[in-house]
Amino acid sequence: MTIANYMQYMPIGRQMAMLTKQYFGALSKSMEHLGVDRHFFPLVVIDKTDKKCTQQYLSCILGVDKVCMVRIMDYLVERGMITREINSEDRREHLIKLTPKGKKIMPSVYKGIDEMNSLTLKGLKKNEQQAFHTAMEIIAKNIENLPVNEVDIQIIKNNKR
Amino acid sequence: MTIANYMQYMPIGRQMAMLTKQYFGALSKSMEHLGVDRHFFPLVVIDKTDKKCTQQYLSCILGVDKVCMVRIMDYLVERGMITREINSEDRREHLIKLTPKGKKIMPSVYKGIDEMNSLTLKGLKKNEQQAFHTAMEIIAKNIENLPVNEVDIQIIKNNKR
DNA sequence: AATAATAGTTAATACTGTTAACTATTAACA
DNA sequence: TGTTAATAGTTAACAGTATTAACTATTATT
Repeated sequence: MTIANYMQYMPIGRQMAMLTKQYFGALSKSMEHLGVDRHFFPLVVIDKTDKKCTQQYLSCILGVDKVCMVRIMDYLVERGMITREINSEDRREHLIKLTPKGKKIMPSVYKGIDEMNSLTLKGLKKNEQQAFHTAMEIIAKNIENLPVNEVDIQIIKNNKR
Repeated sequence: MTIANYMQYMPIGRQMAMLTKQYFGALSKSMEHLGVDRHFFPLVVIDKTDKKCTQQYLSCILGVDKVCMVRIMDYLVERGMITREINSEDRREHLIKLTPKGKKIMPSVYKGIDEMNSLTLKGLKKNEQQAFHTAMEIIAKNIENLPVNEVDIQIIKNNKR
C-alpha cells in the first residue's frame, strides 16, 4: 500500500497543500541570498502599485487581515527592504515604500518568481499551461463563495448600527 | 489596481495556497456535524489500509513527521474516532483502529470529500479534469526534488555511523 | 461638540511544524 | 549472552501563522 492506493479518496486541497509546501520551500531556498526568505509577493505589490500604498490597501490585495499585515511589514522593515511613513494628508495611514536596498533586490525577486514558476510548469506544453491556469481560475470561482468555518467580522460590524 | 494587475508576477504556489485555504475551510464546514473538523484523510487511510496500521506507517503515507502524527492521533482519540492498541507482536508499536463511532462516520467522510472534489472541479469537462490531474502530477514531479530550506535529518543520521 | 468609523498596533490564544531529549522495546553483533 | 544500536512513540520547547479582542490616534459624520 503506497500513497497511490489512497489517491482516489484524497481531498484535492490536500494535494494542493503538498505542492504549496514544496513550492515555497524551494522558492525560499532559491532566494535566501537576497536577505529575505518570504513575503516576496507583498514586495511585488509594493513595487508595482501606482496607488498610495497603505497597509489597508496591501491587506485587501493580498487577502490577509491587518494584524498579519503588521507582521509582514515588521519582517520587511527589520530586513531593511521597506519603510513606513505617516501620510501627512491622513495621519492615520502609513505609506509603505521600498528602500534603496529593497529596490535593488526587486529584479532578482521577479526573476526568482518567474524561474520558479517556469520550473513548476516544465514539461507542460504552452496550451497545457494555459489550460492549467484556466482550471485554477475556474476552481477559484467554484470555491470562493462557499460557506467556510469563519465569521466575517466586517459585515457584522456594519450591520449593527 | 486590483489583484488582476499583479497576477503575472504571482508565485503559482501562492495561488495554490489560496485555493487550499478556501477548500479546507469549506470542507471543514461541510463536515462539522460529524464531530471532527479536520484530519479526514488520515481517517481514510486508517479505514482503507489492509496492512497493520501503526503511527509510523501513517507518518510515511501522510508525509508528516511522527511528532505531528502523535497530535493528529490525539485529536482523533479525543473525539472517539480511533483507538491505540499496543501490538503484542512488537510492543513498541501502537496499532490504530477505528472505533464503532469512527466506522459509522466513514461513509459520510467519503461522501463529503467526493462532493467537495466534484464541487471544486465543477464546470470542467471530463477531459479537462483529467488534464488538470495530470498537470498536478507533473508539477509534483517537477518540484519534489528541488533543494528546499529544510534539513533531512534521516539522511544525516544514516551517514554519521 | 459628541459619536462613529478608519488605520494601525498590541496581546492573547490556537494550530502547525520542527528539533531535542526522553522511555520502552526489539534487533544486531562481537 | 550481554552490550550497543535502532525503532516506535511521547513530551517539551520554540517558531511561524491565523484569529479575536482591546486598544490608540486620527478623521468623518451629524
